[in-house]
Amino acid sequence: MDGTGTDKLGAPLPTNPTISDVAQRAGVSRAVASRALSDEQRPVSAEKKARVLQAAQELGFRPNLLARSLTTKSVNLVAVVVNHIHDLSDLDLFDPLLAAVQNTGKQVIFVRVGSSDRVESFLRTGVAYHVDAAIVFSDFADAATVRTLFRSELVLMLNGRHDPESPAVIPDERVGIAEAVAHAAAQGVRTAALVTGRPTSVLEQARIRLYHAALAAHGIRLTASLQGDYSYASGHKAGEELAQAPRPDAIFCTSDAMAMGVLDRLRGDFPGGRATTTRLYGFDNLSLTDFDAYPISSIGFDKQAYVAAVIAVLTGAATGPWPLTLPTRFHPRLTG
Amino acid sequence: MDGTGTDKLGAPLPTNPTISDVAQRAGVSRAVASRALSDEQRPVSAEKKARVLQAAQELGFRPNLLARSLTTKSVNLVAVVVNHIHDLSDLDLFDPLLAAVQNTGKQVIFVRVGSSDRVESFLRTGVAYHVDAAIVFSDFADAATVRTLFRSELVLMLNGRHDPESPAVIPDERVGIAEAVAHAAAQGVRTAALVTGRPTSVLEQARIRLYHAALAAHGIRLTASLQGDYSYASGHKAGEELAQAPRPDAIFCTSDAMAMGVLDRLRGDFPGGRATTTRLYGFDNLSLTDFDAYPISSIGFDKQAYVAAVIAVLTGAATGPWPLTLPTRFHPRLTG
DNA sequence: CTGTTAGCGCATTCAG
DNA sequence: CTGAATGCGCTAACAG
Repeated sequence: MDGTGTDKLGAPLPTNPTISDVAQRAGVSRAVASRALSDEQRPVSAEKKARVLQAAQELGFRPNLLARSLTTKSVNLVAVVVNHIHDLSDLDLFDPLLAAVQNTGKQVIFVRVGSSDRVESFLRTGVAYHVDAAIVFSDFADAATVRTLFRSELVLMLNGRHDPESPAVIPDERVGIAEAVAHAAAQGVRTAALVTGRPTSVLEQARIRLYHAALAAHGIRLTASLQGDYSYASGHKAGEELAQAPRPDAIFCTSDAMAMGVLDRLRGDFPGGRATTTRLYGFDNLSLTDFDAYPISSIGFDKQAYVAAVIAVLTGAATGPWPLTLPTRFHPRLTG
Repeated sequence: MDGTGTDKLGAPLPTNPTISDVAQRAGVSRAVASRALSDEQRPVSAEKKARVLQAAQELGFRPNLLARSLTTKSVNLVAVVVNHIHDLSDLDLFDPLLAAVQNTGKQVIFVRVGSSDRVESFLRTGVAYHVDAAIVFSDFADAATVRTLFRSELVLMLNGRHDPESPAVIPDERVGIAEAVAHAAAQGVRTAALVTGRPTSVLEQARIRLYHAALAAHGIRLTASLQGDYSYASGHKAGEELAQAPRPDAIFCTSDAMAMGVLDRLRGDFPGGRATTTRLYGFDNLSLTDFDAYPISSIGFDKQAYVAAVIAVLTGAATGPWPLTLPTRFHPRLTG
């Protein structure tokens, strides 16, 4: 107890008070102080509890939750594992997620995996691996591997690489895609191009299959299939290629950012954002599609519901069977 | 050591091996195991070190860095304190920051303060308060308060509310604003409107003063001053108001998002994004301004340099005097 | 170079 | 209801 400072009576005040300091000041044992300071109801006399609380207050005591975790086996920390956080869709998701997790009394440690090949390097700094739970957006590993990495029972897979044992939440994109394609068909669309993202993602693969099935069901012919990486730039590039050939009646993109790139490259087809010849469909239902310049018809799920589902898993309110699925709907805008 | 599983020889394998398990398996003491597993060079015989490393490998041992921190007093954790992460500018900043911090071998706890009045609620969950350092973007508190909250010596203030004691990095917006206003003046701009963000931020107040000074220096008359909250929606609203009155020659916004809102509302003035009568200037130099639809002239600093400065402070490479300042430059685009 | 001991801050036995 | 003792996983200080 390294004192720097004194209280009103001149007694030394430790700068980093521990529960021992509090106990001493309150004239009780450490155990009593611990019980008094506990969130739960523990046997302490009202009088001593008051003394302890006051002492803690005066000392500015803040329990070292890391030390506490040694005995309780719970750190009140959850890891959020992401590839990166620079997609436009991340803004709509991570902020409410962060708020919701913190509301449960836990804090979030953000683990950015980056390119999957560097995973090894961050394996060494193991702080994250003793968290209470891991929420995995990154598709760097499958459920079994992630479970091994995080010695936690609670590994929540959101990347589609779950197995029957692992809690998982995934959007059910069937309805949304079916609605979008049906909408296109109703507008007389007969040919379409598909602009996709990284093919290594299992979620993306499923999405592509759903598009193929829906297009086939409506007799829409797929004239081109271009691969991007979800980014605006890759959408712009896809638009460039599409501009070379006869335009399809509709362009479906598996991200809104790519649709924005396509839209900008093919502006002539969308005067004022409104579709004339070619119809444009995005994916994610970004809040950015409410901006006037990018009124892109899109497919998306309810972010609040998604976050709520994640929290439910985290708190044990949801118990499977896994995966939990979340309905995805079509949201028409000017381009489609 | 709760065994579930066996190794090749049938010996029980603990699921959550501690250093004791490793030591036992290697046939050495805990201290030797600890030294062998240490990152630094500690006295261990080569032979025993090899045995320990192999045992650790076989057991899948991962040190509990939280327990380690109890004695080393260093958790390898830094807290990043933000109001929220839903501004477009956040995407450009937090991802490289996260990557850079992790590169130093530390992990990041993201603390979202939200509206400042809820600070009390998250005060209780004290996990974050025993971190090695705190990087404070949120303007929820001044340097002295933050220092008290985080018992850390290392509180890096990025919100402008620093004091001489606290390490701080802030953009020097003087040059960028001067350049932008000079650019406008050179185009014959004589009247201007200013669209600002939250006036409670000291950085914002300084920014507004700089605009006033620069405008006055060039004899540009300020015809309107509107207050937004940095968001697209608030910019749209400001554009609405500006549409009611005779247009000023130029509109300066203290965020690109607001400029995007203004631009969309006043599209007629910017056919194809190019300025005709009114010139538009944003702030932040968002990567989004490289999208065709929002070619907004903007003011910003080098994000890489900013992150580098933050890391320099964190690692002790930068030692003051504080604050460190970062030059901000004007980046002309179609609107200005 | 090695092993033993002590202690980080805390919660939890277990006797009183 | 209380307090002394024990241990969580690990490393630092010490003696061999």
